[in-house]
Amino acid sequence: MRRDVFQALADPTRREIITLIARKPLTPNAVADSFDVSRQAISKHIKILTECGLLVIRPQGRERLYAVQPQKLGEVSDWLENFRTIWETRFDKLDTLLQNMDSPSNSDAI
Amino acid sequence: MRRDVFQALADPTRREIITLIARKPLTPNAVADSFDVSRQAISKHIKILTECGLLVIRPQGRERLYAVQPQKLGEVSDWLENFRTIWETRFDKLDTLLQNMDSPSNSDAI
DNA sequence: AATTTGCGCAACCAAATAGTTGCATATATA
DNA sequence: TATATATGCAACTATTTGGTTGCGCAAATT
Repeated sequence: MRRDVFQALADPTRREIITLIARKPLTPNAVADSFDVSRQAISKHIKILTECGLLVIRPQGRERLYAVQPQKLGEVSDWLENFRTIWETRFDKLDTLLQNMDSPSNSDAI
Repeated sequence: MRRDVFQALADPTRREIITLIARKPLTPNAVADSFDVSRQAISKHIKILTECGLLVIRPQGRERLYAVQPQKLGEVSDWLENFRTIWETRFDKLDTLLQNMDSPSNSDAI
């Protein structure tokens, strides 16, 4: 069972859950109220998000409050960071490359 | 068939392909050389990456050169940006929240 | 012209995913 | 104590995914 942040964020419902909980910690029932699927379906999503560390749980009486662990999103951010240079400072070069790619001398110029 | 950037990045092989191609545009065969799976499996991944705009293609004779479209990663970056404030400036508050979550007055303080 | 090479497409398969319903358990409340 | 509520777990299902093999076609090479 793959359980990493990227895979967890692949599902749009889970991304919405994160957005929702980021505003304020919520119980599974409270989260489920915002969606059309069953409470159990939401619970499954919450479980996945918790397993990969994007949510943390704090039992409170019979309720369970879930909160986002925003630092965990840093893993994605870090990965993206590797490409930031390319897309911010070299994408003009890439354009050039794409336009001239038929001249082999440019093919490995990036 | 869901075809968005988040879903495309969910697969670790696809993330590796992006890293690889980011260095320098490559043909499917060249990419496949770096992996243990079949050329067709890689071609499928490349297709998915292309369909969601993370790769662009430039036919060159009988070869097909694929290059990353790094701007497309901006979509992920933009989404993350919504949480950056939380995880950079408020994660100390979150810690406090998590530690004191049993006192209801703090539950919605984030 | 015949052959080789690069690559996409189709069909198929096992495993994972996202959903469902039903049940068990723990905490609150009457 | 009995009941209601919150939530997790298990079993089941349809769909999607990631992989395979085989085929066909277009471009290069002989």
